[in-house]
Amino acid sequence: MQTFAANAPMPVVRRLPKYHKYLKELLEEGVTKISSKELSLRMGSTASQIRQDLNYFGGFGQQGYGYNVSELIVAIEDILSIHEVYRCIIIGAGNLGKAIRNYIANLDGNAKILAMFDVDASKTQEKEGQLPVYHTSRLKEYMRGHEVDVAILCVPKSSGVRAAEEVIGGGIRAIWNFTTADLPQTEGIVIENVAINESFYVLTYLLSEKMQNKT
Amino acid sequence: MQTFAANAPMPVVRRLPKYHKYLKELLEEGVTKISSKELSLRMGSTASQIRQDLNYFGGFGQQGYGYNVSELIVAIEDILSIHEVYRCIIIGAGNLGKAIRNYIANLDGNAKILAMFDVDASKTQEKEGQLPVYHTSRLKEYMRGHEVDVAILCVPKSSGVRAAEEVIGGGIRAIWNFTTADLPQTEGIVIENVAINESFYVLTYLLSEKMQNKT
DNA sequence: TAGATTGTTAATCGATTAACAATC
DNA sequence: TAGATTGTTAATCGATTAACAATC
Repeated sequence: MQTFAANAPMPVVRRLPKYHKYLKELLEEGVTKISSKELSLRMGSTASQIRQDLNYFGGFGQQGYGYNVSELIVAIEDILSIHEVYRCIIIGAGNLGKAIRNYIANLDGNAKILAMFDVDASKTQEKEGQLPVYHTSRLKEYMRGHEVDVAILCVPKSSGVRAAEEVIGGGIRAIWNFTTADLPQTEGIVIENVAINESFYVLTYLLSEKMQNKT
Repeated sequence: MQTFAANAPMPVVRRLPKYHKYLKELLEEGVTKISSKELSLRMGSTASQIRQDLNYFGGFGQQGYGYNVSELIVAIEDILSIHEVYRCIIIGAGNLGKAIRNYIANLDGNAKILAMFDVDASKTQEKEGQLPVYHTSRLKEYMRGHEVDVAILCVPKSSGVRAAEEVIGGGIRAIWNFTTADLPQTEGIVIENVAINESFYVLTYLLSEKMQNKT
């Protein structure tokens, strides 16, 4: 049964949300069991990889039968700790910060936004939706008074590292980094980067490569 | 000299934007030359990997000297085709669409947003910034009249696949997919996914793993 | 029981790192 | 020239795929 694999390879971990999504779709379609073979056909992966991946975390299937869809969903949700609620603050109340706030609010997710912070004093006047926007100078004080799990960085590149240092100083456990800044790895702090601009460069690379091949 | 490597491995391609960023920083600091060793120390990678990666595209360095920073920047920009301007349309003018529009507008990037589209007729009244917002029913017509390179998908998951089919039908060359929908691979169409929600699940996984290890 | 499909080990493949000859 | 550092080949490492015995 489920033994927590402390060190599953990252490529495996990054595939788990995708398994979760496909299984949820299957559940909606009323499918109650699925074999690694069938799932691999849907997902465009290999049956072997699915079995291998899942077995880093435990034996969730049954020989001769396959995987029970709803049980496997619960198992993956446990592994990813999707059920827990994470208290988040957003640093940077500009376009990106607002966007992420709205985007997260519309997800059925487990990220709860407590407050936003910005260096622009004028922004602190507005209430962004229901959320208070505080001046960044009040960040330390806020973090002393509230338990915060995740800081969502949405500041310009130039203030990225400083913002990270501030929330780390305040005792944050994880940083979800939407800035283009490269944050220094810090012992005990989880950093997850969403490099949107890099993603676009990869797209343009692939586009130009495709052109090249046509010639 | 630069020979275009039609099939550099994707892990290598995905590292190129990071090289580009670090080199730009070096340039700003007035550094004119750098060795793979020095660069690897800055980036937290290995000198060997840097040399190996760059050599998929050509020999940009000089033995006994290292790499000329500005020349290497130009070379990488050529590879990623950063100089070309890509004409984009955004499908979905909700929170996410607006966010991406604002975010891209603030980048010094090579993505030019031509228009936005939405199924919500009320949205087509507003002018989002300087951009026109059209009803999605006019997408086909629009694409016949304008050359569009990239469609940026910002619609809800449920309409993701349909939106993709529409822009592909309209002759799009690439899709930058911000939806949670899994778009089917289509011959000749470049698809680049930004799976924000998956990124958060990885973060929560790492967070819970960290907790576990403390026990 | 027989058939199916897992869990798991072994083989292969690809990516990273190390080493070194080429050369500026 | 001597020292430094690349370009490139060889060795290692890790991830994916294949195979099959275990078992439902």
